[in-house]
Amino acid sequence: MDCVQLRIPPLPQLLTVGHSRWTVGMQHFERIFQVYDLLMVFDGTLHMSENGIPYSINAGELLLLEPGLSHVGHLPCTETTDIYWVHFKHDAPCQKMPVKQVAWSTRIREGTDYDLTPAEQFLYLPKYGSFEIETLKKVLDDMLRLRQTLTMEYAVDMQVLFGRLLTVLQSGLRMERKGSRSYLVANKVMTYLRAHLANPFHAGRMAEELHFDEDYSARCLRKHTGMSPMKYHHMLRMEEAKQLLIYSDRSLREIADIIGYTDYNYFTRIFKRTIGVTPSMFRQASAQYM
DNA sequence: CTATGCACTAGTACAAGAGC
DNA sequence: GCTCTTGTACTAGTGCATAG
Repeated sequence: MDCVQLRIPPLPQLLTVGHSRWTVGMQHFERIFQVYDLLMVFDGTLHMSENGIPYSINAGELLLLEPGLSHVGHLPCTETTDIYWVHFKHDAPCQKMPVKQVAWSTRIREGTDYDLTPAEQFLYLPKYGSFEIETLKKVLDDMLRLRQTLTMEYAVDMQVLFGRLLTVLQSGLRMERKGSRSYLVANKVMTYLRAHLANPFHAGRMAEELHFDEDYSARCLRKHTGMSPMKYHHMLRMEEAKQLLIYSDRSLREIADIIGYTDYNYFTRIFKRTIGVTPSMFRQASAQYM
């Protein structure tokens, strides 16, 4: 896997973050962009070319488009495609290199009272490849939420979140270096569970569709998330439920139904066990901060 | 890495009741 | 009457040990 090396400080500057669902037939227009455009796909497949090199970005994969190059969607989407993007600016020139050449253990010289400029440091971001869905999604959603009500008071918070995003992406590169097969299997399980959020969880069916033994895939997921597939499935549903409780006025019964619980009594029980408070208490508490 | 067997835990459905 | 919580019993899924 290749990565992009950026000289820091200063850190890249965030321009904007966004999220959209592309429908079948949509295709990116041609352009030469003067800033970095990080595309992350959570569902479906996005087809993008950079200077004539075609990339098919599947669910759980990202592509970092570099400034000054020609970008175009060389094929239309063939299924509904869930995309997040982040535009950022970085004035220092970048260098592309294989991840295995990154000297992760190189010590950075400590600063002294006599230094007027910081020691040479670098940030590494993946060019194209898979990412850790859960962690990245959480940071991106936090950024989007904050963007909706961004004031000077929270400007620094947004920069901190962007820094967190860069950290997660770089951590992913170190994971990639390990070439962990179990990580790839776990990622497939996470993608599957997210895509089947509203459906009842059935380990056998999942194993059949992913072509892995159900016990093996569960082990891989547990290794990287600490959760069994069913727990992970509940966790995803609870995250969705939290959003609906905060940002909608739907009843618990409706919310339970939307996220796939036929028995809303059961939903409230799971919610309390996972989050620590009942759904109604959570909604009341959230309302105080809105 | 993958498969199997078994004990146990967690998921699920139904019912009842509390609070507004 | 509606919304939400809690009790209970049955079932399916999970964790763990073991082996190929």
